[in-house]
Amino acid sequence: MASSHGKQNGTSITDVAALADVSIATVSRVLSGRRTKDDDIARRVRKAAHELNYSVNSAASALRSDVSNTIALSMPATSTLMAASVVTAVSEAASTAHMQLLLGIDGTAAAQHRRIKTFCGHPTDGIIVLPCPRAGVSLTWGIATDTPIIQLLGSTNLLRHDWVSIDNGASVELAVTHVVERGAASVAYLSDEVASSDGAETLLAFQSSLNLLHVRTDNEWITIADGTVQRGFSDTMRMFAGRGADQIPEAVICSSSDTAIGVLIALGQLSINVPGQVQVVSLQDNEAAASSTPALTSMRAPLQQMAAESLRLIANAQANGSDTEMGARLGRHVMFPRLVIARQSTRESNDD
Amino acid sequence: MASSHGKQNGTSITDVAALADVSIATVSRVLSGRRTKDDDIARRVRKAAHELNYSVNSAASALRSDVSNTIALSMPATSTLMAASVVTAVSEAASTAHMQLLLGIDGTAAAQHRRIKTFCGHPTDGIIVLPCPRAGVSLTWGIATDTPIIQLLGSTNLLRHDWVSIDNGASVELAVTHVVERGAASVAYLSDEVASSDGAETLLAFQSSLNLLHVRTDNEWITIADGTVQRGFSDTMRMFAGRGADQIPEAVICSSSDTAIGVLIALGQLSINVPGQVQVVSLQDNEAAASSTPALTSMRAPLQQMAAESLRLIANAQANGSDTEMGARLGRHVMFPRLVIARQSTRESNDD
DNA sequence: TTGTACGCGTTATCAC
DNA sequence: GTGATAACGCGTACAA
Repeated sequence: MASSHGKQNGTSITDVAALADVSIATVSRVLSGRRTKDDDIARRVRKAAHELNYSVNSAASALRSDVSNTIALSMPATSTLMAASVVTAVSEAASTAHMQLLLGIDGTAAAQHRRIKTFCGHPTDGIIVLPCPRAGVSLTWGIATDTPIIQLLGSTNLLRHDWVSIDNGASVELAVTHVVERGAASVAYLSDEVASSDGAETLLAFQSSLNLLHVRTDNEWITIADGTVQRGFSDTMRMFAGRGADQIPEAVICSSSDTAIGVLIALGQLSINVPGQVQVVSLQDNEAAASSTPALTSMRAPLQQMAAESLRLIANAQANGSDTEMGARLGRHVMFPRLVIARQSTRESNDD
Repeated sequence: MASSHGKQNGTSITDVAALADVSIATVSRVLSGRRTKDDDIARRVRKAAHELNYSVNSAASALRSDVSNTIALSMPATSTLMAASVVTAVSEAASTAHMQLLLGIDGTAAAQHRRIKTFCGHPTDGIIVLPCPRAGVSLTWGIATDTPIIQLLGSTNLLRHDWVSIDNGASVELAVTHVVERGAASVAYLSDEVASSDGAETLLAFQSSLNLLHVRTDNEWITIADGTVQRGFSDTMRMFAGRGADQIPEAVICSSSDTAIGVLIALGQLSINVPGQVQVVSLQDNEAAASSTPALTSMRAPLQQMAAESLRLIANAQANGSDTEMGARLGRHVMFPRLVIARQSTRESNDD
């Protein structure tokens, strides 16, 4: 019978206590680190635990202590690399904090809503939510729980929850500054989808950065289309073929790294040197960007930091108790600019 | 005190029982679906549970019943899209089976070994392991547990565990058959990294498929290099520029979709029609493949099926009890060929 | 410092 | 079919 449905490793704290010849309380204290002394008793306990291949039953632990050392992550089913990086970053942050990670991926806002509700039924210290593209503020409505909920990324504010996101404006300003510091006096921008508020925000910030830094651009140098390699290739051919040095931009910023790779190939065909004559920057980083020729200078969201910040906010919410007043408190909003990963498609800095 | 560390939603089964005026046993039976009748009692219970926003405490449930409805997934920190798709597929399969998913991402075999050990301490119905690239068979040694462990993908067999993986040979044979059925009499193959056993297996299967189908190839048409766009571009230029129709292959198979996109761009430059004069297939599918011009015919691992199969094997292992004899049993090996996603870079089938 | 005993919320068992 | 009660494994207040 024991073997028919026995999960776990049959051994329990009682077995360890018996083998080490101490009480279960002592075992509990030693293994949870609440007994700091490293004397004979502690060693005996650890030895017994090791010999029996014992590990605490987290279900019992969570039930008893109301602390599960588990966080949950709810996110949409995007096939982009960004999503994969988020999972990795959150997983690493959880590991660092000695926490387990519960993951739920859902395609629709309704499914995500149900998911979050389910997470609340589990012994979870906090929930990180990456809202579906079209999810509105109602995503977490009607969910009454003491479990802290943190919004990570997403373009619409869930309100009432703390929110960790990317500063798109500051990011593109950093990109422009990067190429200007390296000698560019004119810049082109190949954007994909301005439909989303993120895209529009980025385009706006691009233009205001140019004003601020007194950099030249041209209506023909700002194009909006899909983010493919071929689009970068054809836009570049149109923009650069058969033009003099004063008729072409000295830098190209692309919102997609595929587009930027198309730009590189086209410039190669036109025998225009990168980064000597034209610098290229991608606002998105991935494996292809790192392995292109020349390797693409790209921007990357500091996801490790953002994941760690999310966990910090969760821990904070736990410590402060549920709410100060009546839950009317609005969430904090922490924004991180993207980092510049300098590679070979932009010049050496003058400051070096 | 209750509010200072209270996880969960304060309400428990007792509250529901009181409000519905039944015993806690009945509540448990109704909500777990073990009481099929849908009479007044059942409705009262469900209504009370809904009003109190009650959801079962899974920690208590797991503790008592030894069934946690939770599976764990351990995988390496690859930044490839494939990894992201695996996570999505396993997550979906888990949702379908009404299971929670515990995720652990680790960069080294040692870390992954520790991770699996940790998972065993949790109330988990099964563990799916996607071994690190360089992990050997020792990955799960010294881990004594009743929890079923299933290997998913990976190139070295963990032995003793059931293994769900991709049939590389059958996959490339399907790719060759696909273009041959559509009229190609000669095929080129642009491979990346033959270092891995997967790559070598694929190359071998490519060559034997050609023999089998009496298709022509050429030493110069089989190249091995990185998987970048530019490599596809330059290889194609070298292979096609200035040659007659009988000196070029009628189909190109690429192991990377980036390489295939480079091939498309180069053929476009050379005014060679795709798929009219040359068909192109990528053994790897992603967003870029779908949005290129023409859209790339690609192959995709049937990850949904593979994830579902993994869950089935876990359920099976549970039902059969731990082991038949002494754990000396070797795991089953289930292989799935990749699916062909027919798009515009190959012709219409003659059979249609 | 160590051990005893209780209780966390749920499901399984048994009597009705 | 329903209800009372024991038990799951652990953490901790309290007694020693």
